Amino acid sequence: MAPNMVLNNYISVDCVVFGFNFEKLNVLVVERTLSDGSGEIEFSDLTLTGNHIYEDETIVEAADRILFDLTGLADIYLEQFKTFASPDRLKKENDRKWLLHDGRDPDKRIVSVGFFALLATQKVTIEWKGRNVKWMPVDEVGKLAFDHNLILEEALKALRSKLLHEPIGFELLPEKFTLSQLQKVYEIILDTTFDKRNFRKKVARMKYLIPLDEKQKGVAHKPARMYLFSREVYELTRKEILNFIV
Amino acid sequence: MAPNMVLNNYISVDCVVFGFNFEKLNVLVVERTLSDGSGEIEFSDLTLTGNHIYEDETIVEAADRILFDLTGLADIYLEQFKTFASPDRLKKENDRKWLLHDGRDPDKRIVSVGFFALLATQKVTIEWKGRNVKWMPVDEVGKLAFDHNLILEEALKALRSKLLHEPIGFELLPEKFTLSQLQKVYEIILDTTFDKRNFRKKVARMKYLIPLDEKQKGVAHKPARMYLFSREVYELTRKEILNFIV
DNA sequence: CACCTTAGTGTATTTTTTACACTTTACTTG
DNA sequence: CAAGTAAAGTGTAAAAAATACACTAAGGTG
Repeated sequence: MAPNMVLNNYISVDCVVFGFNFEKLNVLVVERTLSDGSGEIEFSDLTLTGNHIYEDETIVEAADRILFDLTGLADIYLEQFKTFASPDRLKKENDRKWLLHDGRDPDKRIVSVGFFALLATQKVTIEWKGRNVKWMPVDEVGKLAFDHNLILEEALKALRSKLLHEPIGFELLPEKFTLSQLQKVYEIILDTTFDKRNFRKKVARMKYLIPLDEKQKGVAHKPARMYLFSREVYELTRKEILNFIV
Repeated sequence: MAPNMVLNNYISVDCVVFGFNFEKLNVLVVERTLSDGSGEIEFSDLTLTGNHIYEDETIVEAADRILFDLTGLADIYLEQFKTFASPDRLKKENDRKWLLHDGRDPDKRIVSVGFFALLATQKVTIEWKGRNVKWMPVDEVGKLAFDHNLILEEALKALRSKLLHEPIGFELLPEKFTLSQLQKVYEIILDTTFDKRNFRKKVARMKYLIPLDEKQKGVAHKPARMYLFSREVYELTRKEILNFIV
């Protein structure tokens, strides 16, 4: 056995939970606070949400469990995007103080399998199970603990790439949504704008976006038509689009 | 600490090395043989090529090292595509007999970070370092050890998806290549055919495919013009193509 | 030098992309 | 209840890209 082989590793799953609120792309963060016993808060920081994989679980099961613990939701779009492990993942700056409290040995490596989840922010009841969880716009997230800024950055790259190549925008919206809402998803995440008429022409060709006989309610202007994504139609009509064949 | 938290894990990197020989897509496999001491071979099977991550390495460094050990090559296209870990990854069928010889505890989980590499088969001098390594056409690979058939399947999916959306086909060819060779890469991997004239019209638009004043040699027919991929031009002119904006 | 094999090329049609501005609808406010 | 306001919804012309399709050119081989 090689002398410098790594035998003891913590395997964890980190979930980058993206939520759209019709305005901005948000991410779920957990605030950790550490008291010194007198009731004073000694440290406080923000992390993405992760946990270890249990012995009898697959990676996907762990990711589903973590997402459920965090949001109370199942059947959420969830995708493995990248795995992270640097020898110094746990040795940075002021992270050590946490590790002692977590009972984790800071000299061991944590390998983290990154997932991203997509949902409409409104689906999550914050304070689920009393966890100190909150939505933050991704462009306002400051320093996160560990290497979680890196993980968030990579999750964003993966999300953008996926959004460009597969129809997943509606995963960030309620089940029924308007075309303007959908357009906004693309505009915000890809940091661009689209012409409304051209966007709608494109939608018209995507047969899996089904217009409903139902209108938006409670808005102070002409109410928009609601749409639905049909997975059945999508699976039937999907064909790979070869853009970059060279 | 949760009682069923997994603390001891082996983290390994598995490389699916794809090679194109102008005919078929191949994959590098390693033959393992186990003798009973009398010189007779007791077991023999095929695996993809993996190894553990050392303490002072990042994941990418480990992947580069594994690829170099296997092929003697550096600077090869290499991409992390998926991470695998099932509780029963090591407990299948007749795999246990191997584990005892490897000094690995079969009750521990191996988490495997999957990479795929792309190169022209001719670049690899087989029998590098005397390892029992060989190219096999991917459509002729039979049963592999562990869950390596699954890993190969997923690598193929990732390769196809990447090929559809980014210009990487030439990574499977020598530095200088002809357009017919490039077309063949796409046809074989995507299991389709393209019209030659339309394919070339598309190439003409991809400014990063540079025609050379150099012709194919040693062929019994009209020699083709050689082309080169220019990363510089690609980076300058690249723009995301929004296919699936909905 | 005839033949074999692959390289290389053009055009017409359809589809998709792009650029661009006004009318409609429902609610709100005075 | 009329006017205002805010976003919804719609068409067209021009350019670019995709598709379908068949012959000539070049070099090596026997």
